[in-house]
Amino acid sequence: MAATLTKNQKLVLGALTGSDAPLSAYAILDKLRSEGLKAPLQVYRALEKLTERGLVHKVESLNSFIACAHPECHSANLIAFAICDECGDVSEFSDKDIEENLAHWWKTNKFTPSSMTLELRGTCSGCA
Amino acid sequence: MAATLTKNQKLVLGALTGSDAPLSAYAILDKLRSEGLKAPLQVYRALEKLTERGLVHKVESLNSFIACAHPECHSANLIAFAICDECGDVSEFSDKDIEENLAHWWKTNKFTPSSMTLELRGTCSGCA
DNA sequence: CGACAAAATGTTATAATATAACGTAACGAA
DNA sequence: TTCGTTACGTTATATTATAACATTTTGTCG
Repeated sequence: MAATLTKNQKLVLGALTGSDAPLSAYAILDKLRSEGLKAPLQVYRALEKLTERGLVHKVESLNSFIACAHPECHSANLIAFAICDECGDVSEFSDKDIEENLAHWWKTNKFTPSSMTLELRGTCSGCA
Repeated sequence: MAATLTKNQKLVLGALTGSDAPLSAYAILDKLRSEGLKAPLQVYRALEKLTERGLVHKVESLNSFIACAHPECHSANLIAFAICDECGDVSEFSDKDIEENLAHWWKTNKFTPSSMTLELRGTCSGCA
């Protein structure tokens, strides 16, 4: 049940953890060719499992992937990203108020969310 | 200045307006082959301009595009989508409280957003 | 009007992202 | 052990998006 990670999953997670910026699946593959990975599917399959477990998030607006910044704490329902288009930095955050606002919306609209994505594109403080 | 739409822009916007579900760029292209469009770039270029003007939104998690549901009212900073994975229905909404909470976040974190994306994937009331 | 700058277009080629389909191997539970 | 499930490997292909370059249209301003 604790479900230890498989070899490919460990490799992919390691590649993401070792990167400060999000990586595309193909960038991950390139990093892992030396470890024996050869095909995109090996990466995509690992990403799928890692994402299910909340260890990795997909950054939709970049078509790339990032290790969860808070793997110990899976309490947040909504993971948000602020993406700096200048330096490429991505900071992950969550906000209880926004979660509540959103919960209010989907309750009144009888929508049952399975996943939620919130992404800000812009300029970070360091690049302003 | 009023910047009337060009022929291709009108065609692409028309294709999106005439669809209840979001369309991929290639789906738009297929709809418009009879109008003389032949290449993806013709569609992507029109989409770019339409998106800049807020007449069209990209649904990042679907890699597809949808006509703005409130073209008359561009007051909302944050356009949100609730996407039903069963029936494909996409409803656009905006929420002042979420906008305010988000504004609070990026002000305190000195982040300057140029665009924001909020997407819920799940099951709509009709499909529950 | 005429000339130039800017924007939009047309076209071909190619890059980048993602999945289908098939067979094999590893693993856990009955 | 046997069977069902999950992961793996591999090849091929589908889908999404842009590069590069030539041409045409459009708007502005002298």
